[in-house]
Amino acid sequence: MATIYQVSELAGVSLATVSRVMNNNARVSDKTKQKVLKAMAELDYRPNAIAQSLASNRSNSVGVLVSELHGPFFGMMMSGIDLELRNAGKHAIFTAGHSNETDEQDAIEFLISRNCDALILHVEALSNEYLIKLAQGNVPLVLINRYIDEIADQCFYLNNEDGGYLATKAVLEQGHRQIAYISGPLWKQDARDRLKGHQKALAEYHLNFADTLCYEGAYIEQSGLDGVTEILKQQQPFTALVCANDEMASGAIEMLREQHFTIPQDVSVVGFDNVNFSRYLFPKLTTINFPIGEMGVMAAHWVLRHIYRQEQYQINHLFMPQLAWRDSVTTPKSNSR
Amino acid sequence: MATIYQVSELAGVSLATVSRVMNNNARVSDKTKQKVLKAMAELDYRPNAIAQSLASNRSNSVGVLVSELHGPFFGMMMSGIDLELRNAGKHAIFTAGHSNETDEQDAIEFLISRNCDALILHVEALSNEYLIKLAQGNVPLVLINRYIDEIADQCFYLNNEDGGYLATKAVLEQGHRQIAYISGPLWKQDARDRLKGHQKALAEYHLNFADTLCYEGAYIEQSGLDGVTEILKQQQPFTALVCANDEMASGAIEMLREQHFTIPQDVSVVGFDNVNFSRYLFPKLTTINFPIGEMGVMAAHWVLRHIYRQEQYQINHLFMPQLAWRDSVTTPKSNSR
DNA sequence: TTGTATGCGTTATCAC
DNA sequence: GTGATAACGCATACAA
Repeated sequence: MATIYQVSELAGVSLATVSRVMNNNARVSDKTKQKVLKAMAELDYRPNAIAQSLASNRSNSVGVLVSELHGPFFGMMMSGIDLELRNAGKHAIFTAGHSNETDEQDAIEFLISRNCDALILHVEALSNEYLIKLAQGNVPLVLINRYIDEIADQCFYLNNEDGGYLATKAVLEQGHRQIAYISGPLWKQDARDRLKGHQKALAEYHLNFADTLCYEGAYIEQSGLDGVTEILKQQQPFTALVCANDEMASGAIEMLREQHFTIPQDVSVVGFDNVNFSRYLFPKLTTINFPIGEMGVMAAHWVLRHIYRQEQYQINHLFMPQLAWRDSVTTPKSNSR
Repeated sequence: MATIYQVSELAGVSLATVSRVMNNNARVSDKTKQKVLKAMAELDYRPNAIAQSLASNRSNSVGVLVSELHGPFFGMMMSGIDLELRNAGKHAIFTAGHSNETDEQDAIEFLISRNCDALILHVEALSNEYLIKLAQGNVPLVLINRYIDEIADQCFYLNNEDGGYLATKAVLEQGHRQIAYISGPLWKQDARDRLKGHQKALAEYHLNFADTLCYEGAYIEQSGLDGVTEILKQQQPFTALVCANDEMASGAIEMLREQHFTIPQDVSVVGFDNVNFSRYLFPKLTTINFPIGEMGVMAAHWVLRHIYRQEQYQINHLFMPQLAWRDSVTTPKSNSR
């Protein structure tokens, strides 16, 4: 692999000059510029990004932490970030935090040790305190799907309460009045917010929230199966089921079908997130769209604007959920119009 | 950020000694070692991976190229690689090639410029010649889902012909004799191999392969819809449909249902790949398992063994497809036993 | 066992 | 406009 030194030798100029034409930041006469470019081409020269980074203290790369490298959710996020950064001549370095504190912390340290110019983090386990302290350090960061008051300008988040509200309202408007709910784990803020939105929608229709029609799951498919089983045990009839994410909705549909309910004729089902597979479900799942890809794009824009000084990007922090109408919701039998 | 120099100062030793305790490769007296460790802790010292890489010409990171950062297929691959490397104290750097030559080449150059110790590539557009030439360069590489004779020892691949054979045999064994096939794009080797396996299975049952029952798709869902439409036009009856991947199978099921066929009673359907969503389909899709996660793991093992000299790993290059029995296949009506 | 000195491939600050 | 030369933070051959 050719170095800048060999290029300078072949071109008959100094290191500094070669560096100048590479970075195109200082004035170089057209003649020497051509000589250098020719030498670079001849030697098939590629700058060593590591050395550049060490010398300039900038790496042109931004570190990204997601919970998992697989899964439709993070896939969209990574793709969005990658696309935007690449278009701007920057690069993303992805790591996984696996929703646990140790891995998340390790991943962040790795990213920092690689001289990332900025960090885009989707963290679940790390505390607010840790993140606030980190944000005060040398490396700029933004948070996706998390809101921390102290660093609000670096947060990108969804209005989960609105989402929960929209989901439940969708079935209310179809005439449903007996509505079951499978929640996410309530230690998570987004699960609490979604539930709150659900309750708000019920209240608007003067309906009471019934504990017997609510199950706290873990955002995994099995919770859908368990939730339906548990709720059915209560012997309290319901014509619609709202789930706090699509995985649980999928499990719920499976169990409902097993119990000889037809979807949506016997029970309407709504999910949340609009992950990739939701349109493969049968019936195609009505759900709430979580614009995670756009949030990734926006986080990338923030970095481009604030770190790489590309002022053309407009930033907004709050994202709105939207209902994705598909086939898993209809009017209740007893109340069809 | 503290440097090795400040640590050496605080500990009252030389740079070299600090470096030694970090790398744990030369003998250091326990006493000085403790002093150094204490100083490191006190300064909250983190080694600068960039500087390490420049000085040692090793980065402890391996570059990974996938076609897309999203999608269930590559997600599993990335996760597998990440897990194995992380366990060994190495790291993966992921980039996307988007199935086109320019992006794939750019991505590879990026990875090389980052001093990756090795490359794990899932390429689609780059030519054999390019890859062979690349393999002769300084940075070791392995190929996933591709076989090139000249560098066979660096290739990890599935027996696609066997897979195609298994898929078709599955319906043959159920008694089907009129079998339609939706192929992948035949310029791709794997699509050709899968078709070949299909034909082999037919031949074993003394059945002729009929062009009228075969459609060449593009490995996308729409091809499933189009394929079914096209084949139905031929007015040639069939009781089973084998698709060269799951996306197309999903599209096919959708169109079949739209045309009032019940799956699997009227038409049995088989997919290929066993991507994540195949078990969310209704009915749950019978398909051929493509062990992409394991292939990623194996590629990581190859790198660990050959580049990082961890001899404990056993390597094998050829992966066998397996039938994943689910609900989309049954015996044909006309021939139920 | 420990320290000194040099180099890794750049960038950047000086001079000229 | 161009060329020396000193960083950047660390690894390592060689001395001691």
